[in-house]
Amino acid sequence: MRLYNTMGRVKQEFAPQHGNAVSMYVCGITAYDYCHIGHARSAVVFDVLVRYLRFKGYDVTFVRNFTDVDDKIIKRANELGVNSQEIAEKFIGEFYVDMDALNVLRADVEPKCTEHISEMIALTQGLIEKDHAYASPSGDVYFKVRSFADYGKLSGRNIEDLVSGARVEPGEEKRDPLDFALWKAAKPGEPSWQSPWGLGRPGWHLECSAMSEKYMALPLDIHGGGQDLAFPHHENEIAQSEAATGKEFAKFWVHNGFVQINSEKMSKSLGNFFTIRDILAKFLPETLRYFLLSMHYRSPLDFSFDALEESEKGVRRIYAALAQVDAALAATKWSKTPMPQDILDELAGYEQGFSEAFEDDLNTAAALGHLFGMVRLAGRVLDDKALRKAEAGRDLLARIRAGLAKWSGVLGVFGLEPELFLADLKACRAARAGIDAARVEALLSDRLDARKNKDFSRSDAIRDELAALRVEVKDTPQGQAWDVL
RNA sequence: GGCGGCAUAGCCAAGUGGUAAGGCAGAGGUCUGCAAAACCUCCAUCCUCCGGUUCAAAUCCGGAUGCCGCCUCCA
Repeated sequence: MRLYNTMGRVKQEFAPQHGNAVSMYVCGITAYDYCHIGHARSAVVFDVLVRYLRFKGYDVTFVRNFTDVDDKIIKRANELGVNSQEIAEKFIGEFYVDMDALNVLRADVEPKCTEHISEMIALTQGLIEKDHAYASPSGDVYFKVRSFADYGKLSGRNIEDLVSGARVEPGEEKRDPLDFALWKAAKPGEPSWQSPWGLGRPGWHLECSAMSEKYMALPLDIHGGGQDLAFPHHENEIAQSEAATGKEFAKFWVHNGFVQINSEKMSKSLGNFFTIRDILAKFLPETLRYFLLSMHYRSPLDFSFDALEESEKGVRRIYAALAQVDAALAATKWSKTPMPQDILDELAGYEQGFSEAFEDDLNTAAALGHLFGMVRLAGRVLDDKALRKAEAGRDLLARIRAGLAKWSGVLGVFGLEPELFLADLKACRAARAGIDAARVEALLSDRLDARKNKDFSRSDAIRDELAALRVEVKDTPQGQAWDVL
């Protein structure tokens, strides 16, 4: 497959360095709060990438870390009057709740910063020995940015560009404003570990270098994360790892685009902030996952509840079609009507298009377009009285169904039992609309009586009444059904 | 100020040289007591603007305008 590599900013053919094995590291969360929709996007994007690589037959080792000691965690812990480890553990637990809901698979290794302190100390010592780092009088250790000639190669910046933006915070003892902390001397009340430089804790950038190298050989095949991590986090990881080992750090750098609100970055300070839970309180997890996959992973994605409703309609349409396909496939008698070649050709085109979209930089948006083509085709066969009852029609529907089953394992959506999903969706939408199901059932019962008596004006009046409640009645061969308008 | 990205129909969106996927909304039709769902048909001669390269550009180059991100914690 072709993957966009931030290093060099080009799409390149992806191939593992060693046979079938793929090593992939993605920067995980800092566990100090509930995950927001941006975390959801990153998690889903890399989840689909891992699933797709495995689908292609690669033996993927996927490592995703947890940052469980950090300024923000300590701050939160102090606010709540508990220790930082409790905060981290709580929000790691909440992370799993959200990720399980979104059908994001666990990584193979999920290392925590606090469990790899000795590795980080060793890495820091190595950097000091190679004169890429130095300890300050009070026990901080800083990386000498100017000692690493390639600094800036990922983000496309040169040292001089960075000088104006660099600053030294009060209390820091940098020899050069560009330098960044590998190790921070302990302040009173902070979690700390013994080190050659006294009590302290690791800097954020250091963890990923130490933990990725522990679990996988360098260079990594793929290193991923959100776009904002490219600088300085990933740039610093490169500097640390390459300066320490002399090896290239990663072959492919993959960065997902941001979630925005009204074309602006979502952030707490702007107050335009949605957690995964805010959304799952109103929408099903598959709706959110589908929404996240309906745009290319590198594009900025504008979130709104209106856009989510649109995605919900798309998901519903696919599942509704699957439910109809399943119902048709339950038949037992089949005729010999042949399938027109053009339908077969069209399906083959969608199948191929779907695969090609994934091959081209994980283009899930384009792939979903082909999926709708397949669903339309299924509808065409189902609508054709002869084809619907023909062996050829059955075979075609079964082929579409099997294809979807296969791909749902990669997308992580459309894998549920259609009728169950549709029932959940209906309940979800009814709850959102504040519909009183008991009252609806009573009205439907009255309407059924009216219809039995061919009192269509009464029947239609009840339908209007239901419509006012945002309920839409459908008369199906199986009787009345309703949905949220 | 430095670095980078984006600009496609009413809305969302795919598309990096060969003549505009898909979704939502909308219009007409089939079906229906009427509807709904489903299916069929229609819905951008054109891709922010101005130049240029080419037989050929939404796609490449130059410029303009607008929006956004990073440079500070951040998915």
